[in-house]
Amino acid sequence: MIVKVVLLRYQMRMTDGPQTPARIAELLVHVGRAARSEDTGSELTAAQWTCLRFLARANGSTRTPSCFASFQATTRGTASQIIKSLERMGLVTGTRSDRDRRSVSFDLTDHGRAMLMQDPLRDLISVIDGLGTVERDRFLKTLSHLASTLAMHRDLPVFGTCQDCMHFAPSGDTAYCACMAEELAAVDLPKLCASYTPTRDPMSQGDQNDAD
Amino acid sequence: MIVKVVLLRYQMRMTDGPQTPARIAELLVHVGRAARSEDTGSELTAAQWTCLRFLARANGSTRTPSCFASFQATTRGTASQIIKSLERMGLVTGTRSDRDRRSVSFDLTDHGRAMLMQDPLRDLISVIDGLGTVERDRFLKTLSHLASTLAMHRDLPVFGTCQDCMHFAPSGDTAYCACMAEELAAVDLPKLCASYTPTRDPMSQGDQNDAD
DNA sequence: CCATTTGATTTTGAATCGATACTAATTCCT
DNA sequence: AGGAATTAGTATCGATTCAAAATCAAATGG
Repeated sequence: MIVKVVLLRYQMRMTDGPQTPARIAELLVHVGRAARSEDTGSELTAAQWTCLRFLARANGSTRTPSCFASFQATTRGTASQIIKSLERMGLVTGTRSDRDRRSVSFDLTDHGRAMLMQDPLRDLISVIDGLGTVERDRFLKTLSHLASTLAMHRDLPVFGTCQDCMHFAPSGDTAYCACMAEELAAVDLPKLCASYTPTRDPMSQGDQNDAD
Repeated sequence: MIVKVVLLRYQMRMTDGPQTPARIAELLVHVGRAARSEDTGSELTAAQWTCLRFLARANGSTRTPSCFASFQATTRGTASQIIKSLERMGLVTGTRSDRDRRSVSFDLTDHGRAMLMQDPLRDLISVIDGLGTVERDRFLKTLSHLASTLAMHRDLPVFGTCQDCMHFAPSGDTAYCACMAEELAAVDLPKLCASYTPTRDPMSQGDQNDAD
């Protein structure tokens, strides 16, 4: 029996007391949890979806089991299993790196890209897409602040994009990554990189100013 | 090996293209996931923490296995197991309802309340607490909009507080719930209720106006 | 050249969660 | 009132998933 009701409002009018932050936090994890689950027969598990998304968004040297493990804050063994399950389904294929013969980089197949079109996160994405640009930017700013501060507290690794990285040096058409010591393809610029290093201190005023 | 880096910024400067909503959604689930995990020896599992929080926040007739099941979008059997595990640890105690001898309402023990003080969500809560009130209110507004819209798409049940419910009728010192047909204790007003029904249409301008 | 570190994988075990079935209490219907 | 149908809760079983530990291969460093 599913009670179909509509508006969720975790109390916002009367009490502005100290439990409001707790409500916000609970609501955040609730939404995060709800967004990943799927009512109509799930094709993949939550971990598999997350892995598929990660492999789609990370650059060449980051699409590895190890990097996914640290991204998910799990063990390499578990990461390896998840990736292998995706490989068995024909959603990703691995190729060994020439630079380091141990490491394997996984790419999405056409089948994998097609599967990503049915990502259960699609619902949440479309709702976010419906927000106004101002509201969306504000939301992203606050959310990324929460993410970075929380990651700092927990000593969690952080993945950012090459174009925001300290090692990033644009050079004409392509760009150079001082960390990997190699040229970056244009397609990799907006992708996640494990060796990402922020350009500024997170707690500085940088987060507060650049949208005004 | 944990890479301790600090600022997470899922690309916000250059590309304002259509993949930004996707990044926001991913970041949201990422934060939700990170907030629940615990680095230093976890005492409870994520599901148990969620259950403990739920039982702490829900009103008398809502602190039941069935209600928690629909809150978590899981089966009653699983909900029953989770609650029972908490009961074994002495964190909650159940009492049968007089009104309906089948239903059991679970309350937190002192031990349970003490445990809640170590909720891994505490880190996220403290970060949210550090936000300015304006930013926090805006964030909550957007987040609850996302939650309600998503719940509507997915036909998920929604839990709201008595004081925001359509059945709510304040009467002097106490209040009356037209749905349960009984008086509400003051302590229950800000609590979650399974029979919550919104007073207004979610898509109306109500969400946009009352904070200006 | 050998020790150490790192990347990936396999195996094993524990634990969680869901499906199913069952009991007890309530409600509805004739 | 009596009986069917529904609902709350629980128990059992099985599949699945994830983490811990061990292993192998490649790279790094002294």
